[in-house]
Amino acid sequence: MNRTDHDTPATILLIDDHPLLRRGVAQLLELEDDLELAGEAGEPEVGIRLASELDPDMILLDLNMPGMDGIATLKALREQGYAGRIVMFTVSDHEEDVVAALRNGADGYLLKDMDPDEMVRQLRQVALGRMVISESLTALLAEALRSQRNQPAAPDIHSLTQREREILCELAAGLSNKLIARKLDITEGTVKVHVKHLLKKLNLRSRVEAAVWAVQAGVDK
Amino acid sequence: MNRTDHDTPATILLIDDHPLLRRGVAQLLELEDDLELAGEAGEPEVGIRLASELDPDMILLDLNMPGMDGIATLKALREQGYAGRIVMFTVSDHEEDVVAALRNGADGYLLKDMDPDEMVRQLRQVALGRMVISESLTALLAEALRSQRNQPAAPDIHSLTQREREILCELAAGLSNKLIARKLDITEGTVKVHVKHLLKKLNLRSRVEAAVWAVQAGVDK
DNA sequence: GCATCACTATACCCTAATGGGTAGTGGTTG
DNA sequence: CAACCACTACCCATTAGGGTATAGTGATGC
Repeated sequence: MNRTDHDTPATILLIDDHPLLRRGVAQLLELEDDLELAGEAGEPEVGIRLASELDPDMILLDLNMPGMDGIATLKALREQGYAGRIVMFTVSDHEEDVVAALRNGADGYLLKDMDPDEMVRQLRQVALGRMVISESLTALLAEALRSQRNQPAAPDIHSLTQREREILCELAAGLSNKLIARKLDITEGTVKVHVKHLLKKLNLRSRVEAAVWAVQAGVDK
Repeated sequence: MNRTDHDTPATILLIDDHPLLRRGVAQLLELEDDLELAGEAGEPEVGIRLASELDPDMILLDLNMPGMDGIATLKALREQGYAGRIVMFTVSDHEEDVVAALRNGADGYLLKDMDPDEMVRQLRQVALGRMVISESLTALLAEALRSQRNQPAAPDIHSLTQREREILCELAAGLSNKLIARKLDITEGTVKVHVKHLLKKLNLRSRVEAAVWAVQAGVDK
């Protein structure tokens, strides 16, 4: 499986919903002998399929995509048995995103605003099996590790089920249990159960805290 | 000033902090005879300088940039006397961003995830003096215009007394009446009264709505 | 095939928190 | 003095949150 030797270039699969950015990356990689763009995908689902078909050495994965988000895609890829390098490639420098990516088996986290030459350099490092993280994120990461000690249960969207996320969204819109129930066409009691569960999972003590957290974390998607 | 005739291509200045995306756009425009990339800038300040130096027919302007943000750059360009077309080019489909851009004199609002061919088509429309907006945003825009009419009583912090604002801040932090009372050293009953009053003044129906509104309006300062 | 687990949904019970109403006190200010 | 604000008190109906229990479904594992 070691394709990072001298004569064969490292194959790369790019999963990103921005066609223009894909062009930019494609053009960048064309100039490099040792890096080869093996495939592109504009949707996570297509990317996951291509990953098993092409079995690339590494995958560049956008974090912010419509529908299935980057973390979910990352999980799906690993669950599918993909063992190559996965590098998150995104604009988000939010601590939660970085931490969530690394926790879920990402081998790198590069920001889209980085210099192309620097990016090529970083991708070579990845091909060699090293972990890469955009320089501007290292401080943030250190912070995350520090706070990890003091806060063993950091709220994380990804610990919630789909239904719980739905409830959280409505809750963050200011709706009461009764209104949420009516909107989702379930009983109020059921809504209460979901609220109870998500509060426990997020380690919060009231719907107000949950709403505030959701709004600040941008869980309105 | 009319450079949109048949023989001379429309000149474009691209202001975006993502080098890779700039490459993608550059490559895309190279293929078109009637569109010419006159210059690129990775920072808003450089872009503003280039705008006056090159006086391009249109400017593609990223909304999310470090330091000076896109709206501020847009304002600066107009204040500087730039009279060409300015098209916001961004990933953000937030209503406020779109509205703010258009209010401040943008001639278009395109999303970065659009199809390259579609993008070229749109840019040609801009060169012809038309206003372009990504299709997926039209519904959102209609919504914005509608809500503008139907909300004669927009919640306003300034109708609140100092004390009520204090209470609102604590409420927006997720605190219960009891905790707010303890923190401000007053009885829970008093807190209830203040909450009651501020809900009435803001025309909201629950503390959750108030908390969400406060967070979104940035009343934590 | 069967056991198990996670998720969703429902029901019932109970306590605490919330929102609204009325009413009163003391202080400040126009 | 009247108007407003901050504060307190009491009552009442609704809402919210937690506990326990039951049940159907779909996915996973042996």
